[in-house]
Amino acid sequence: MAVTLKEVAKMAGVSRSAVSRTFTSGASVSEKTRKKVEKAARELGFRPSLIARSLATKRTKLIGLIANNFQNPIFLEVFDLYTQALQKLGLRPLLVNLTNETNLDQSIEMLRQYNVDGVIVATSTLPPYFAKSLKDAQLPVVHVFGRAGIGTDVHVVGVDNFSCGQMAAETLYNYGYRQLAFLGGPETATTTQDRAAGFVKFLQDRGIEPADIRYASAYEYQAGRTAMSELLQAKTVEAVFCGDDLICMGALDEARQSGIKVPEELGLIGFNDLEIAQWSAYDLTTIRQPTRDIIKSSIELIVGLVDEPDRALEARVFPCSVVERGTLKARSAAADT
Amino acid sequence: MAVTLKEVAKMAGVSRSAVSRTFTSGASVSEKTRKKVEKAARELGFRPSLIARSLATKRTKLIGLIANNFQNPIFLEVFDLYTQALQKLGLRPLLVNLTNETNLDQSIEMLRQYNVDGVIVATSTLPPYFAKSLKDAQLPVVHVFGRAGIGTDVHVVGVDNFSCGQMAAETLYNYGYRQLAFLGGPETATTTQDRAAGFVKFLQDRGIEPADIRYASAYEYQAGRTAMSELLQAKTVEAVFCGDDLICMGALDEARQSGIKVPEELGLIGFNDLEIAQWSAYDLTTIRQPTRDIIKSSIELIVGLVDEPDRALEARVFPCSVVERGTLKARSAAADT
DNA sequence: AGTGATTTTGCAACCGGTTGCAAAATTTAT
DNA sequence: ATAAATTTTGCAACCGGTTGCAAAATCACT
Repeated sequence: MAVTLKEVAKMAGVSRSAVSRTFTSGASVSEKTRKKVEKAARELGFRPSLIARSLATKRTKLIGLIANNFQNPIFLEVFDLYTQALQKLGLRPLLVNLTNETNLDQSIEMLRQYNVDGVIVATSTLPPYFAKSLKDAQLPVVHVFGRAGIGTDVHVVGVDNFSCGQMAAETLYNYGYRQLAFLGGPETATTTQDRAAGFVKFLQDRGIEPADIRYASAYEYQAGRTAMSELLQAKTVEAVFCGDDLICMGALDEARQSGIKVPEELGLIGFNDLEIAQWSAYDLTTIRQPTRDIIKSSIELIVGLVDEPDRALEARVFPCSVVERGTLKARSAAADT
Repeated sequence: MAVTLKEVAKMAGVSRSAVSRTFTSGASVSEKTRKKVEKAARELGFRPSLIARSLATKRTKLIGLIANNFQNPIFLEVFDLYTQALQKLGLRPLLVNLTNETNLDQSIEMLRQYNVDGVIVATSTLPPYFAKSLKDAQLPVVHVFGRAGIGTDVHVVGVDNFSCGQMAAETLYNYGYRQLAFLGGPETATTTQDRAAGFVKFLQDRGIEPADIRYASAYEYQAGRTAMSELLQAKTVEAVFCGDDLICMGALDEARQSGIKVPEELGLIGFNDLEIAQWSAYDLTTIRQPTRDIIKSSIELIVGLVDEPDRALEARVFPCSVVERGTLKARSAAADT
């Protein structure tokens, strides 16, 4: 069916090894045989089988890409960046959907069976069992968008969510808001916990108690709406830091439908800077993480780990920034410093 | 490193074939040896290498999943459904990003080298060159969301975009709108062409000339805004059929910012029923395609094709439906029939 | 127990590449 | 021209499974 080494070798009048060598970078072949082989290969339409090569070299050029959130558009961007960047390096992403925990074992099994060279986990929280299994399988792992901290046993590339929380609080504070609430994603997510902690810390350092700390059931629009609705009934606040833009948009729509004007009567700041955030219907002030840089770095890291699995554990932390748009407004009673 | 057949065989005191057979469904092994082998395998933590198996069986269980649009959230849903459904069948998606045409050849190369069992192309338009290359490589191909029609040489699963265009026109017509415009995606996309044609046909059958036919430069929000802005300057229309929800949301925001009230002064109908379409800031009336069914069917088809590559060419067409929300309003001068 | 039919088993070749090693060919130095 | 050093080449084993085939084992039946 497909053209193999042997046929090319026969046609070029050389040994199989010679053919193999012309297609392996760094192998020694004379210019003369290389030419012959390339000619034969071209005429026969030969392409070396990656499967066979993988078997022999024990490298598959496959990178497992694990995600468990297919609701948030940010992941579409993530997939876009990963596929493109990996492609450029001659690598391929093997996409694993970890939405149902039921297939967790099955997924790990698969990753091992396919002999992926490395695994990139793009979930806000890394299930410990998952981490352990990958460790046991001796697979290089990079947790992207994860929590960098002590006690972790995988490499992490992401942002410091604690600082992000502080940054959000600081932004609101500088605008003059004083009655502040945090409206995060699920409380179990370490990202949420860290953002909340940073947010609270900043305020308490200034002697302010947060007016409300609340968690949406998911990083989703509807969850944001529901949580916001509850928040509005329970407390009166001047501004809310939402742990994700989707939640923030839900909160914004909920506020609007309750007749609350944003930013006149309520300030909102989101997280992630989704593309939608800049749509004029929302025009969200938000905190953005440098997704592109994070992903680029995570790929460099995983590629490095493939060749050097025992590298020292590393946490690569990138800075976030505030994107100012239309959901915050300076308070008349603004105080500075 | 990893545990292999040989070691399990040794431990269980049987031949390698016996071990292989216990892990191959449909092979004949006695209950006794199966037990022995399974015990040994369990103790050693053996998992058969899919790479080696692929080499021998010439089946990789890898399905190429080709996409070229990582801007539209609909594809996140598509990826979600595909990964889950494929996983359930023990298959894996190998995601290929065809955004830059530059790497088209490279991508095909990859698909062939990885020996994917089949390819699912999820792009609105199938580049002919791409189709031909896959054909040449003898790879089973299913074009999902593609155009079902004569002259195609690949299997297609999707909707009848011509009917969808008619359906959109009919919906607007029944609401009493008479000055109608079409605002599609790029004119080169066959989906756009078909929707436009259906739209125009319905109107002309009733003696109505469409007020405007216009194409956004991409299936994106900003493109929608820009195109809508131009449309508003050029014509006065009562309602617009947008070839995609993203475009429709751009159009809606553009109209609003121009001080035009929707639906009071302008009717809008979109396409795709993105999750965002139901957000209260948009509340789009739109046409939805049964994505879930389409994807399910496309997987069944590709799986069938793997075993039976010469199946008769098939087009599976699913019906669309109108999702009524808030961007259309019955005209006072409504005429029926 | 003996015969034939059926199932289970191991051997060995194969899938399509890679690679260490020694022989052959080429280059360089004398 | 010859010897030494260097490069290129082919052989053969290997990566970790599968599978056709014939021998061995088991089963069914007189």
